[in-house]
Amino acid sequence: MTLAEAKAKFIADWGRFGTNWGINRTMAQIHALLLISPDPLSADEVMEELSISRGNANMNIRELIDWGLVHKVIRPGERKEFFSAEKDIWKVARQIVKERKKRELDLMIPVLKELSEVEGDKRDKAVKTFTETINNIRKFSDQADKTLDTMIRADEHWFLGSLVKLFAGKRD
Amino acid sequence: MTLAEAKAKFIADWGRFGTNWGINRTMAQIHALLLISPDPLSADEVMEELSISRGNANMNIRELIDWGLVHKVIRPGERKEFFSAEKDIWKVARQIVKERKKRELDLMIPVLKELSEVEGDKRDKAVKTFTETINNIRKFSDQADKTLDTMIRADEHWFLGSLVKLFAGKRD
DNA sequence: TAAAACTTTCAATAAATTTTGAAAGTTCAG
DNA sequence: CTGAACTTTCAAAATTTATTGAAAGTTTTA
Repeated sequence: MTLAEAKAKFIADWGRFGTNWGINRTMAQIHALLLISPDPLSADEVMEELSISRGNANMNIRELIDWGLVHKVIRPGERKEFFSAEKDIWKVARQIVKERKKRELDLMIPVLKELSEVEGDKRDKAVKTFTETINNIRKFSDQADKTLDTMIRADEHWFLGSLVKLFAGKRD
Repeated sequence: MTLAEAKAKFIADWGRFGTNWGINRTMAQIHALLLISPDPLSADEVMEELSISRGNANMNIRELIDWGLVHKVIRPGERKEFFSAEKDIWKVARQIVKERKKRELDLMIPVLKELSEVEGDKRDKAVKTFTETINNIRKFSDQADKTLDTMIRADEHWFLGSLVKLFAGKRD
């Protein structure tokens, strides 16, 4: 496989993969392109490489910046903005966990608290099942909240080292 | 908040939440409904409660069964099929991790291997960046593969116990 | 200040996904 | 068997989401 073929395949596959993760295809493709690009690219280069419009490129690059996966690079003496992706995959993963937690779990936790305070007779089977289910989900979410916070703070070495050893040890 | 209000809110919120996870709104709503339902429900009851068509109910219930989150309940002497959701949230989470791993990571790993074998001169900066990025993603994926396998096998007690203690200890 | 170089916005359009519902398929009691 | 009770399928329609591109906005240079 030549580099050109491999690049095209990686961009296509990363794009398809991204759609499973609440990230749209184009956003994931731009991310893929920047990940394998040795130098920062301009919006025009991204448009050209992926055959997408200016507006589309602009919006999705902005969203990648919001997610903390891409940053602007200003070159002295150039008007144009360039963009570059974080190449350290552990940092990328941690950043994604962090953002998704913020956008999903952190919003869900207060809702679950509210739902757990439903009024009604506990002897009513429907009430009982409802509150039990919500409380189980709450316990799970609170645990996930703590675990993810710690994971977000963890450095790569620790994550690769201790956690894996722990899992490996427990497997037997 | 009355039970009826709380049920409606939970179903709506769980549905919205699900769309972030590659699960469609209706599938997540049916799951929510069955989670809080004390008894198994028939397809007609699901249709009625969520105001959806027979075809829609049938397809999404089938998909929930594929995901291992819902199972059929046959009642002696009744033609109709009933459906019931796994209520243990830890089992639900493990099942989701297992299925997503199968549908995503397990498909990606061989693709990455293929991409890492790109031909070209390693002194070429474009080739170098490409192979380095792919190899970093491979390392990450291989690690995730092992970690997730162990997590899938882990029982709730262990997960709640040791892992959390470990994370808590490392936080300082 | 003017205008060139560039970025952002957003209404219209296109594409992708989901839903419907009627027809076809299946199962089972009589 | 036969038909009633139920489930499944799938093409067409509705809905949701993504994309375009031209106009508006911004910044810089001269």
